[in-house]
Amino acid sequence: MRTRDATLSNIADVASAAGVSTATVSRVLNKPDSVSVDLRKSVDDAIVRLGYVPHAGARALKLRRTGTVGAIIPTVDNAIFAEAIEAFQQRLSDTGLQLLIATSGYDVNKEARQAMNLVARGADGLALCGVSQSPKLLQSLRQRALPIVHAMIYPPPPNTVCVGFDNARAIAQAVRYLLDLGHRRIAMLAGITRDNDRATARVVGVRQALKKAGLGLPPNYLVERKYGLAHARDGFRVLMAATPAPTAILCGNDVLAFGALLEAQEMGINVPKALSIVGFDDLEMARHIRPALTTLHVPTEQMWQHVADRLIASLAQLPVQAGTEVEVELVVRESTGPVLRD
Amino acid sequence: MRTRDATLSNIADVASAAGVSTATVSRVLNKPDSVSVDLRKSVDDAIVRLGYVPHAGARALKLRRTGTVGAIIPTVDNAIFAEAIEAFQQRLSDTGLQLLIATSGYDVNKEARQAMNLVARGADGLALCGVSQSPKLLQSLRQRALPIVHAMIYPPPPNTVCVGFDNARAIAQAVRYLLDLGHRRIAMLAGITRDNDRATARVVGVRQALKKAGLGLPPNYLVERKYGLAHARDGFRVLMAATPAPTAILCGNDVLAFGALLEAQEMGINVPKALSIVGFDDLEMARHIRPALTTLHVPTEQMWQHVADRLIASLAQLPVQAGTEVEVELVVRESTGPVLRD
DNA sequence: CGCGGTTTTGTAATCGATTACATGAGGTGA
DNA sequence: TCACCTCATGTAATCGATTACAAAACCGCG
Repeated sequence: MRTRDATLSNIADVASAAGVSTATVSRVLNKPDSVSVDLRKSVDDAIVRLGYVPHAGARALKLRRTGTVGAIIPTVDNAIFAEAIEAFQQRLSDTGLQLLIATSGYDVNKEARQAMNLVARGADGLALCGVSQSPKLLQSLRQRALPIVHAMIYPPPPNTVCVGFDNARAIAQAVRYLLDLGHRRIAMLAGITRDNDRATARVVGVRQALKKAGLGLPPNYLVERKYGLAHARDGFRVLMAATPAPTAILCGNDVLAFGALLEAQEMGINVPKALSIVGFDDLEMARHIRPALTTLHVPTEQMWQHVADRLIASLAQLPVQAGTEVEVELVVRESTGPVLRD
Repeated sequence: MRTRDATLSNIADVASAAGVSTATVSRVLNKPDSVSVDLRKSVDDAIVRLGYVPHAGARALKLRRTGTVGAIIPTVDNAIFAEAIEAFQQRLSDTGLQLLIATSGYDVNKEARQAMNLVARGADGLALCGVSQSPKLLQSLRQRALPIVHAMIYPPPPNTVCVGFDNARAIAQAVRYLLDLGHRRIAMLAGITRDNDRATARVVGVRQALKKAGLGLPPNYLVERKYGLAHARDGFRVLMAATPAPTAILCGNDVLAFGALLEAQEMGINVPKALSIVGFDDLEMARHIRPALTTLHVPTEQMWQHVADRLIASLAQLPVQAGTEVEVELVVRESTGPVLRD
């Protein structure tokens, strides 16, 4: 019986197969120009013949770096993060960096565990969402002087590198827009705010903007729901059961808005005539669904490219500015309109 | 200026801080019961004090395994794979395994590179989508005797472990259903078939089922489009421009079907009265969109749990059956109906 | 107190790749 | 021909964690 190990070859095997030293094999792999053409050829042959693949662990051990960066996102099961990963990975791979992804499930403790896991695996840098990580984690990371970039948030707290936008200010645009349309009964279908500074800031932003107009966000005008169409529809029904019913609903993200839109359709509520709905994120579906969703456009691709660029710069020991702001703009489509006079 | 390395501690640092040998530290980490209570305590203290994190690369080097499995998916920017990853990762983490994800962008060469990358990083096993990998890659993997499970496909080719379903047979159900409703002008909006055995099998399945009914799939009744609503709408318009126009359209996946549904709405085509549309995957949106989408339900979560289970079994050197089939069922909703007599 | 047995702890070799340094081959000019 | 320089190649130490084996500590009992 052949054992598994019997089929694995290392650099010494390649070296003896090619009749050279391990140093030469290593050089062929890492700086081919420093090896004569014929030796290089026979080494390359041996590599192919033996199916040699360098052991990344051994390499990491010697080099003290891995060419890998980690990203911790809440979940991949959410279009906005899927887009994010795609853009982030793309940009990293342009520089020959590999991405390790881990998910936190919106749980700070799991986030901390996963982050340390990536660190143990040798991530040379880390991208995190928001800044509400566990203090212990942040301290550990600081202790190791590991390059960190926080995405989706701005402005940065002290000693922190952030790429993102001010969630409160962003959503305030939407509130002002609704106020200008004459809406006064404005409710919010928020994402879960616990352990999530972005969702929290969006609620705060709505509250502040309403307050400036002399309005409030009473408890029956605020509902939190998990990401997902069924949850969103449920939350929407709860909000619409308030008396008086709202004439406009701000949603913490586009998926909640889609659910609201679909449930409104089901309940025979005319959007935008009887009710205005605003989303946040501007997913692809937003411009395709009917009525097309008025929403806050987040430049996800651009933002995550910046995150990648900041990390790449940190890894190269270049100075990195603490904050990079990207612009979030209101995109008015068909799901919002003037308030109906009753 | 403090250097980065100065802050990193290794097992020897912990050992001397705790006044024990490195062996004892290692034992505290790996089999705590074999160490006396007081030593264990002082080692744990030292670990916390120094912020020690074991070097996974060094560990992998010695142990010749990493507790990591890799998955290569075409893209994460596609709800079906997002769900897949979520389920897969969940099941793996129950066994203490970590998931490494890489994406191929539906390109066999990139897939091969990414796979070898994961192998180099020490993946103990690999999950791949479909069986149309590059022969070179499959040979390399076989040479290393690395546990591999192919997902989303069935039956398995020789010497291959698969978990999935027969794509051709699955979609044939939908064809028969449309035929039973009286449809004869049946078209297909397929995903890109190049390098994608699942997409290809779905087209083949449609063709075969139509042939059995004495029908064909003429060139102007078959359009391939990339994943994405805009692409889907475009493909839909092309299909509907055929003369005579189809009375039913089978879509290679749900996103294509959503695009078709939305474009039909835009064009004022009544679904299902004037046109029936069928999807494939049964994404969450399928049951929420109006008209709700008739589609083939794929038990993604269950399938990927099986993939994880097969891999876990392989890693434990247990015998693994070559094939595991999951059931794909037609879910009839509102987007299909009897053909309109004209 | 000392013997045999059990449990806890330490010593040192090992995994695979990299690279500083040593060595050797080849070329050039006097 | 020899001294010297350059460039290609080899030798061997190193990174950090694990573990076989050795050594030591401890226990109970005669």
